[in-house]
Amino acid sequence: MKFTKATNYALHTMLKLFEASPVKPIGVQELAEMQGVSPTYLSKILTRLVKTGMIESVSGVNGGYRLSRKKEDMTFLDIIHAIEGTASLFECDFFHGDECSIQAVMKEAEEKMESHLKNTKLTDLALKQSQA
Amino acid sequence: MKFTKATNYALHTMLKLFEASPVKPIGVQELAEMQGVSPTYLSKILTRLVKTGMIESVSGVNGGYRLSRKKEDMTFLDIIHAIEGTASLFECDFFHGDECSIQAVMKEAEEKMESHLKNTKLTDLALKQSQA
DNA sequence: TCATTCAAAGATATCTTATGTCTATAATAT
DNA sequence: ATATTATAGACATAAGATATCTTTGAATGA
Ligand code: SF4
Ligand code: SF4
Repeated sequence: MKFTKATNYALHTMLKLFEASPVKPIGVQELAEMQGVSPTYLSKILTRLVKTGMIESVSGVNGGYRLSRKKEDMTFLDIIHAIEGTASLFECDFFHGDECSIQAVMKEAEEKMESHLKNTKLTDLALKQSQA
Repeated sequence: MKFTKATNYALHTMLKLFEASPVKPIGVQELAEMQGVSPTYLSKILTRLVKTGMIESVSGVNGGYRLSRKKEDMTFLDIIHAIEGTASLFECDFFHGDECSIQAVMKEAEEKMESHLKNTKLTDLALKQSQA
């Protein structure tokens, strides 16, 4: 029960892209070096972000990744869901009726976490850093 | 990023023990059958609950497990921590200074979830079921 | 005392997931 | 054309989850 390293990579990359130029893409080479991870692996992770429309990829010379221009309001939850999937943290093999109270408690707890992640956007983070 | 099955087993066992007699222990055989899991494996899980003092084990004939009498206020978080450990869900290989905003957001989110799990006790759950 | 019934603990096995690497392919700028 | 870059898929390795088996030790009750 831990967040994946892939999520960590995704978050750091997103923050970097957010702070960088919105037009000139950054190569995966640079992004990977920054985080001490192999470019091919990071690329694999970023592809998932591309598929969910959070970032854009540019092939060819001077290519790389940049934020998707359409979405200014990307939340932590968006990023995490793109990497970890959207399945519930507490899945039962069998579902034993509607009024299962154990499941109810667990899902409520999960929702508390998700709610906070949904309410925190990359923008908030950048703001926080400029204050410090 | 999912809760372990062991956590599921632990929660169900705790609820069962909570509803059962506080003196007469229930054998792991019965508890395991109830959940469709092997007795030896469940035993291994329950041992962790014993070590944290949440339940008591009784060896010998008519032995088994029963709730610890000392703790009437066991929370979901207690149980989960006993099984999954208490480490943060978002661990970085290296810690990059105090004012890391990414980590701050993640830990805050985690705390929201933990807070809810800490505020929900087995008692609450039993109450809920008697109402239904 | 002694056999029976249990949990505890350790060694081992299997399966799944995470974490990558390698190679081939497609797209793009110069 | 050629160099550069992302994409995709196959493959490899390591770690963790999920057990099983066997031995040990504790408690009971006959
Ligand atoms: S938590 Fe509820 S639905 Fe899930 S296995 Fe337990 S009883 Fe069934
Ligand atoms: S989240 Fe913060 S502490 Fe963790 S790796 Fe990133 S910068 Fe470092």
